Amino acid sequence: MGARRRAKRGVTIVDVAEALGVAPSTVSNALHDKDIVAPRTKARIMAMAKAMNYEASAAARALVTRQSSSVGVILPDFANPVFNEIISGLNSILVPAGYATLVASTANDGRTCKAAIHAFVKRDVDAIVVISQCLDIEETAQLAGCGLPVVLVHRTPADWQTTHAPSSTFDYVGMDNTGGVYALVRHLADLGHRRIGFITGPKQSSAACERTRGFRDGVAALGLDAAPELVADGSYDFIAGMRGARELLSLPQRPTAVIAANDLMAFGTMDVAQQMGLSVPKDLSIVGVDDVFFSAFPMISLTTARQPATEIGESVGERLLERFSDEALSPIAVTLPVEIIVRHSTAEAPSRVDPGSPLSTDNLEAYLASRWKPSTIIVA
Amino acid sequence: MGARRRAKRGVTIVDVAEALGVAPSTVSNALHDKDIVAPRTKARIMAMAKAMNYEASAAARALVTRQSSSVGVILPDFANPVFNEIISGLNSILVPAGYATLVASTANDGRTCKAAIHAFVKRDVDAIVVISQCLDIEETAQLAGCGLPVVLVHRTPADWQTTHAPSSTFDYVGMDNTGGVYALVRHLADLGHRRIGFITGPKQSSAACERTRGFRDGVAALGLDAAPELVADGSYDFIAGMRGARELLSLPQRPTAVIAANDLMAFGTMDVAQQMGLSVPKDLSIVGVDDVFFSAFPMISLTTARQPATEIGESVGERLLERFSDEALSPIAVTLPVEIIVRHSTAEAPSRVDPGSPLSTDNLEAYLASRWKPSTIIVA
DNA sequence: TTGAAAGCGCTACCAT
DNA sequence: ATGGTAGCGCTTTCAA
Repeated sequence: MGARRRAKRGVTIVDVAEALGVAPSTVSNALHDKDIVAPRTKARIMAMAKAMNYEASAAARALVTRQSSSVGVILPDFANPVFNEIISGLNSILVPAGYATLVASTANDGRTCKAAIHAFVKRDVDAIVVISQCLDIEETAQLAGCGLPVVLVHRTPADWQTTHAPSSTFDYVGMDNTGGVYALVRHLADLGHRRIGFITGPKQSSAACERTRGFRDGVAALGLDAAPELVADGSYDFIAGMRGARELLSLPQRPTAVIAANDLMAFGTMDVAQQMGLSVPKDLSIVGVDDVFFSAFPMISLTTARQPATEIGESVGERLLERFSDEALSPIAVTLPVEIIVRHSTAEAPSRVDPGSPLSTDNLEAYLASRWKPSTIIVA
Repeated sequence: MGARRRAKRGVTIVDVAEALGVAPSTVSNALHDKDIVAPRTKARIMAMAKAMNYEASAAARALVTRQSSSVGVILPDFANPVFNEIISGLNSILVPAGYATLVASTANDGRTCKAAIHAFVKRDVDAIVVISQCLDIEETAQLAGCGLPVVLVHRTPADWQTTHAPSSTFDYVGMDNTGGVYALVRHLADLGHRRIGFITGPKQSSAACERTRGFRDGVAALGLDAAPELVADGSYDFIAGMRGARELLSLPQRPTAVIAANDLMAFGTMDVAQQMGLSVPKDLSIVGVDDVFFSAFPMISLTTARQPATEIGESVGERLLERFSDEALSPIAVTLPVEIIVRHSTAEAPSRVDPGSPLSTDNLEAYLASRWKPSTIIVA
């Protein structure tokens, strides 16, 4: 029960007009740099506006134009640092153009996702950017129904999955997952590896499927060992990496290299290798995809295919700006190239394959409990 | 140029009113759950609004109320994952209350910061949250001048630095930096460490200063070795951690434990220890502050004082909601407790102090170049 | 080239 | 308890 009202009477366009004895519409036109305003008048108006410290009210403008100069970004969660990079790239384009970014997390939950879309539409965002591992049919329909420009990041719409061609009304920006992993396979093949293991990402993710395809394509094209047991199912997190690595490295004839569909799983693989007494990269080469911050750390020094996150954000921003100036544009798909960053987790294939010591703990959960969990928490 | 206009004629409050034969103001009142509306009328209106799929226009409401139901968050940069956690916590409170979050990064630049504040004010944000290592006088004044509620995170206003008491008009939410590091010192002292090194954060950061104070207080209170050479200057990044660690571990009588003012520097310390052939935690105990995601990784397993990032965000959100319902509230300072997460980077002090092998490279830059940089970049 | 006026959709005030 | 109505600050016809 308090004083809610905000005084904050700002300088309005009418104030500027009166100060100059001109009409508000003329001021509006001048501010928008319309050519119909006489250069002299325009100059006077601009000067006065600056002098009076005039700030256009975003709300008033939005009310009449039905455009809020803002875009909504939907993230699956706030935990993954890569999303920051994407937003950073996006903002670097959008902010100078006068747009603001609204963010919401779906917390990987469909209901929350729909609520977020709702909230954005209500706020008249000019576009919605969805960075998501998965987007179900219903959510897609809702997005399509709101009639706003939509850009999908890292996620091809469901109807592309088979045709691999844009048939939806959404723009798409992503990275060359297939080509990136393919290049990783070639890098390892060049080092003499013939038997390479792969840990996949979650199957619902189109990007993860592309990465798996890159692996299969590479193995086939380069004539490497294509035994089915060399592909282990994963899900993009550290523990899945450990599980996959245990599976792969316990094989009777273990691979000399492992490609994880993302860096986090590569870290899990490193941990398992260490537990088995396998030296990386001497005994085992390990690579990932994404190039998260920690991959560059000397203790890790992971060879990986870099996700061009900032560039993805920039690309989304640029596409949006294009779309804002011409709504009739037909949807496009942008696939950004990836680079292979070679660090110290890859080396020539060993001449003799050391099987490594069998894992001390058979029970992964118990193992994790001892390795992962803190032993104590002290409340300061 | 292209077709800019958006059709999207939505259902308005007047539409709902006409459909029911009531006045728009009554609909408005009903929607706001005002008590003056008769329960039956209210029910009819709610039902019709839902049936017609009515969505209030945020812009129109903002125009008349001068409140946008949105808050602006200013981050120093998008790189640090901890900010995501804070925003996540903030959103978890604000979004259910009908608020949206606008984010902007200052890219650690004063001009950009001011521009961001500007853009937020123009958009009639209801409050500004500043998460920043440093905020100069000018920026502070600008913030104060815009007459909006401001919450400072992790940064006490300049005028608190000496008095250590809230005299500014800003709310503050942070963590118990001093107490956290103090607890870390005690943890190490309990393990028998008497000679502990400390790598500081940047001096402009009030939080970093508090961490240093926690170290000095702990050392003094527990009667540990307070030699001045045990404190090395750092700046919160990995390389600063390496520099500080080289300094500390090259001391004629090296410390048996190192506290880094944040986890990143602790990682740098780990790397240097490894290079010197020092085993962690057998020969050297290492601790950090923050508990970033990677600190929990088995390969790292860093003992650290956890930054309660999510809780900080929630606390900011709750404070904001309080302030929105009562503007007259006097500013408060919230200091959240920290927990010490004990992992595997700390152990009992060694009975005999192994000096470790001297560092192979005297030139830090060359050393970093070999350790940090990728050897090759392949364009896929 | 400039001005006058009509709203955008909502809330808030005052009258009923 | 409900209805009428006047704006919020801007853009956008249309007239001058």
